[in-house]
Order: sequence, then structure tokens, then C-alpha cells
Amino acid sequence: MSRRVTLFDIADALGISTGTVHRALHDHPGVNPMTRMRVLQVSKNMGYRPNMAARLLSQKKQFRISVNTLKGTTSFWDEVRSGIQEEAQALGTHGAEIEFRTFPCLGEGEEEAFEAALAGESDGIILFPSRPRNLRIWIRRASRSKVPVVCVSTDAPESNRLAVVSVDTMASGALAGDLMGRFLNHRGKVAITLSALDITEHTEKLAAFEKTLKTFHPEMSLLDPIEDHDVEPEAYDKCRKLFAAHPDLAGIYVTTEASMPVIQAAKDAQLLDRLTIIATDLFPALIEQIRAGKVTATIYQRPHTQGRLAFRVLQEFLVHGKCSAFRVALAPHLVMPGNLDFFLEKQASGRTNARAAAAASDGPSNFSYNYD
Amino acid sequence: MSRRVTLFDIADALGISTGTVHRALHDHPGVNPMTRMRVLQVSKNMGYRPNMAARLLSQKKQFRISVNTLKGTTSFWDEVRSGIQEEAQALGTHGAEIEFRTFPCLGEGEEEAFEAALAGESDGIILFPSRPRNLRIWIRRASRSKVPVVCVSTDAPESNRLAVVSVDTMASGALAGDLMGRFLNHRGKVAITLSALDITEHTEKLAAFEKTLKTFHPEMSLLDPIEDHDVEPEAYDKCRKLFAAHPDLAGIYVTTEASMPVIQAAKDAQLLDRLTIIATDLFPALIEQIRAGKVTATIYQRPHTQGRLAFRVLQEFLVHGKCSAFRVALAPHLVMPGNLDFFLEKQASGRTNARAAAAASDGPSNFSYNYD
DNA sequence: GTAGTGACCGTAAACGTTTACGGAGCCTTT
DNA sequence: AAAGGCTCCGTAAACGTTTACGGTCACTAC
Repeated sequence: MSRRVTLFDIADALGISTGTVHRALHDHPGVNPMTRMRVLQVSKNMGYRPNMAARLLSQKKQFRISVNTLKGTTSFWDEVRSGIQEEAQALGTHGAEIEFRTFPCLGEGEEEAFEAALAGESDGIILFPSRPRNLRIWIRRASRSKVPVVCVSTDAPESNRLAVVSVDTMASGALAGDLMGRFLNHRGKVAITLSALDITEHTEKLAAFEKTLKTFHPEMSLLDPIEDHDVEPEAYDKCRKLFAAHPDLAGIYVTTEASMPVIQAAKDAQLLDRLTIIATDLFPALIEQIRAGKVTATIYQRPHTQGRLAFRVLQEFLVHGKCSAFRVALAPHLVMPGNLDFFLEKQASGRTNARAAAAASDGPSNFSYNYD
Repeated sequence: MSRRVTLFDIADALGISTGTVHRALHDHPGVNPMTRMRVLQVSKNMGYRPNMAARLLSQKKQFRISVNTLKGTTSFWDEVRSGIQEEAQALGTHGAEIEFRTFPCLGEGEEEAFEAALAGESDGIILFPSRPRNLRIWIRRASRSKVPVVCVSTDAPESNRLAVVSVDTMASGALAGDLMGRFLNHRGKVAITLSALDITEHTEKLAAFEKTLKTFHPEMSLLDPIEDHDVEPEAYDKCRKLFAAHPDLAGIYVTTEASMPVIQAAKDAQLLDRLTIIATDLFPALIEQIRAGKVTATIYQRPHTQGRLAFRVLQEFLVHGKCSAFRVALAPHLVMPGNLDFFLEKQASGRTNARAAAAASDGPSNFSYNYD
């Protein structure tokens, strides 16, 4: 009831020293199994809970963490980075020093970036594995040298990553299915585009989309998925063919960021006005289309929050030595013409926040939160 | 470049003591204006940023904060409380001691609860102002005694509250409008129910809903809003009358938690199957209706996150003495049959997390995150 | 019998900030 | 001239944990 119980209290109760108590609680070598047991017992009984502030203060380590992401062709990765920054600052001095390493496009230079991170003695790595297969061995190598790796946005299966932070793909796909079904009045033919069928995230979205349609809108039909391999011309060509082959297509769900080629193809096929398009993420070109009503809705994957949580998981591991969640899955947000401005404001304030926080000495600014 | 700059570094550079530097940086009395200027100047130049860990550790205050909310008739407030708990634990020892004071129903006992909080020497209060007008003077009184008050879910205008955490009402109303328009193919007659027109949140939702309909679906018509004053029979009766007067009603947006009376009224009026209902929040009875397809969608106000952020804002103020955001607005989540399970899982894991964290001594469990 | 080797444990100094206390000057009052 | 008050500032002890270092004991090996 009275005060908080500390290491000293435990030590006192057992007639031993805080050093021993600490070693016992942390499985450090050099402590008699008997005393360890007693320490664990007593600390549990007394309801000991460590003081994080003291812990952080005493382990004066300045973490160096590397953030390996795609260069900001779209705003997505800029926002991920700003989320990481923001969460890092929030911890004050202990907000590790962060090194950003970007690679120009998918699959190019990411291994080199990873190598640089390892060479640079990073204590942890936040990573977008654009080619998961290629990075597997690198991640394993890192984990052998005790360097934890957190994947953002996309998983790297079978590697020894510490955790994955991403949007919940099932919830995304299912939401798209729900909406498509309702928007189209439970009937019609719909299509889906994705990057490649061997990327877990995309097959999961597909599966959830398909299942939702089958379950709640059984009269609708889903065409075979279109793979664009993240190549814009490929997306355009395949969609043109799709539209030619199915002039009665009612809707299309674009799971990748590359929605512009799809829109262009629809426009060129004179289909844009009667096609219901559900896109993914939010970037300037898409914003116009939403405002113009050409794209009905987009599923926003909250890059800023992904960044924040990725940092938080990594930080927690580096400090506590444990990882509370292997998989952090976010609920996506739905953006439509009416609430579009809300998200644009959030994005903008996120950017200014990042700048303000970087410039400020003590964080005196009264900018607003950016919890998207 | 090298190491972090500390109070000592600044003091050393100026040939003064850390005590003076600290007083200067914090506007404490007893420091020469001249030296204060120089300290501020140098600390800015050297890029000083305080070490939160040290600060937390040294100001050995154990905050006592009171959480005044509605008794858990619905799960909403349970989740708010669990969010507060969770964020409090995350800070380790410094996770203030939290006293929950609940009042049985809207407007009953909340002033007494507030009084008790003040009498109990709380350092801060997190509050659901169910009757904002009545609480105004109490909040003012608290602020006079330097006790910060954070409102969750609903604002108490014209009071001296420190901050407000809630879902973004504009985004909610606009989303409902967008969806209603699309679900109903841009035409038809729709209605809206709310608690009372003098509650800011509800009029904002109404305004956003109306504006979105007008802007993007001008052919639709919106009936006058129905006020239920949070009284279930009143909601039922008024809806029965509404349905009788408008048998061709196409959709209804329920902004309050009291969606069950509306559903019941629709059922009794034989309207349930051709009415598009968009509800608010998520609770067992509603879940059934969503699964059964009677309710098309619900706008989830993320109570857990509201709780988390409310605590975070308050904590920040108590520690730093400043409040980074007066208004924290969350984007709502859209729940539909397909992604319903995702949210139910999150809710469940939130509950077990709260219990696990409370029981654990050091948080050894590897439960999963609950970022909704 | 002495040196060496472990296993186990205590000691004390960090970590950076906050804050109660006291002291040095200087000016006013009696 | 002594006493008191004021302003400004230095000192040092906290806060609770981590960790490098050293010490004590028992046991083995020569």
C-alpha cells in the first residue's frame, strides 16, 4: 500500500545486496540457484515492478538504429520515417540515434543498405524487405550477431526477424470486399490487382477479399487476380486487356500503391465513370481522383503509425530484452471524399511536427498530435 | 556529434552550477535575468535536450490520477479504462496510481465523483463529462487548484480543461455521409439520430454528415435530426413515428450508442430489411445485428486508444508541465461484417492484456499488441 | 602449505535531473 | 554597528538501477 517496492527493499528483506537481487532477477551468472529462487519468490510476493526511468538512466547506452526503406518516391515511406522520428524524440535523450539508409527502388540496393547497417554497428534495424527472399540470409546473419530486425509493411518469412509491423491484411481485404459488395448492390463482376502472388500480404488480402465476397455477396463473381509485379506499364497493359475482355466489369480493388496505371487504363477504355475503384494508400495523384469521384474509396495503411510502432517494438526489445508482440497488425483507415481533408491535415501536421521536433530544443512547441 | 549534452555541460561552459542552469531553463525564481539569458542562449546553441529518464527518476512524485467514467453498462468505458491502464503500466514504476471512480448513468453522480477526486488529492483527472454544463464549474475549480483535467470522448466547452481526446467528429460524420450516399446509390431519403443538439460532438457529426451528402450526393434528402436524449424509450418512440411518417426512408445514421431501440423500431415497422443502418461503436447486441446483415456498418470510436491517449496527454503535462495538443482527434474505424472479427479479437486481447499486465511482476508475458 | 581457481556475493560509482539547504554579498533598519 | 532581509547562486543528496571491481570462502593441485 505504502511505497513502491524497489530492489533495495527486496535485498533488505533477504539480507543480501541489490547487486545480487539484480543478477537473480535478470538471470545473470554468478548467483546461487537457491538465492535466485528466494529472490524471485520474494520479489513476486512484494509485487516488485522495476522503475523504467532508473533503468533507462543507468544503462547509458545510446542505441544506434538503422532504418532501411525505400526512397520517397511516394509519400508512404516519408511518413513511415516521420513516425519513427516522432516516437524516437518522445523518449528524450534515450531516443536512439537513427541512421536512414534508403534504396532507390524495389529490390535495388537493399542488400547493400543492410550490409552498411551491419558494418555501421547498428544495435537494431527497421527494415522494409522489398525482396524478402533476398534479405532472408541477411536478417539471419543479423540475428546471429544479436542485431534485432523489425520488418515494416511487409514480412520476410522464414527469417529470424524480431517482429513485423504492418496493416492487418485480412481486415483490409475484408473491408474492401464488404464495401465492394455494398457499393455494387451485391452483384456484378469484380477484379483485383496485386503485386505478386508469392507475397504473403497480397495473397492474404486476396483471400480475405474473396472470402468476404463469397460469404456476404455470393452472387458476385471475382476474376482471376492480376499481377503487376510493381511495374507500372505491366499494370496498365494487363488492365487494358482485362477491360477489353470484360466490358461489363463493375469494380476493381487495387491492393498496391500503383493505382494510377489502373485508373489510366480505365479512362482509356472509357470505363472510368462506371467502374467502382477501391484503391490503397494516399498520395497526391490519387487524392485528385478521389476528390473527382473517380476513385470511390481508398484503404489507408497508416504509414506514420507503422513507423511509430516499429520503433516502439524495437526500443522495447533493446531496453527490456523482450518483445511483447511478434506481429503488430493495424486496422486500416477508410478514406472517402468527405473525410479526405481530415487525413490530409494529419499528414501535413505530421510533417511539420517532425520538423518542429527536430528543431526544438526542449519540445516547447504546442503542435497538435498526429495519431492517425 | 560526440556525446549528448547535459546540464553539466552547459554549466561547465558558463562556469556556473547545474542548479542555476536548471532554474534558468525552468523559469524558476532566484536567477539573474542576465544569466538566464545566457543559459538559454548556450543551451540552444549546444543543442541541449533533457534526459527524460533522469527527470522522471529524480522527481520522485507518484502521480495520483482519478479516472471518472461511466459504469460499464456497455463495453465502451471498459475499454477506455483498459487503455488508460495499459499506457500507465508502460511507464513502469512511474505509471501513476490510478483511482477509478464510476458513476451509474448519465448525469448521475458525476459531480460527486469529481468532488471525491478533488478531496482525494488527485494530481490529475481524466473525465467523461456526461453533463458538460454541470461540470464546468467543477473543472474550473480543479484548474484553480492546479489540477489538470482531460476530457475523453466528449468535450466540456468553456471550462478550463487541459485537453480533449475524442474521435474526430467531422471525419465520422463525413464518412457516414460518404457511405450512405454510395450504399444508396446517391438517392433516397435518410435520417439521423443523435443525443441532443446542444452537445458539440453531435452537432458536428450532423453538420459533417449533412455537408457530405449535399456536396457529393445532392439528390438525397436528409430529414430533421431526431434527438433521443440518451433515453432508449424516447429513441424507440421517435423512430416509430419517423418510420410511420416516412415509409420510403432509405437509410438512417445512428450517432449514439443507443442503436438497439432504432433497430427494434425498424423491425417492428417491418422496415429492417430494406433500411440501410449505419451505427456507432461496437457492443455485443450490435455485433449480432452486423453479422446478420441488419446493420450495414458501424463507426468504431476506438475507446481503447482514446484511453491510452488521454493518459498520455495527462502524463506529459504532469511531467513536462506542458501540453502538446489541446485537441486529440482520432480517425474512426469502419467495421463491417467481413472485418468484424478483427476488431473482436483486438477487444479480447485488450482485456487479457490488461489482466496479464496487472498480474505480471515484470511484464514477462508475450501477449500481443492491442493498437486498434 | 601455498598458490591457484571458481563460485558467489558485496561495494560503490556511475547515469542526468531535481531540490532542499545554506552561504556570500549587499542594502536597509534600529 | 549589529541585526535582519533580500537576491543570486553553489552544494550535495536524493531517485532506483546497472555494472565493474574486489573480496571471501571452499576446494583442488602442486
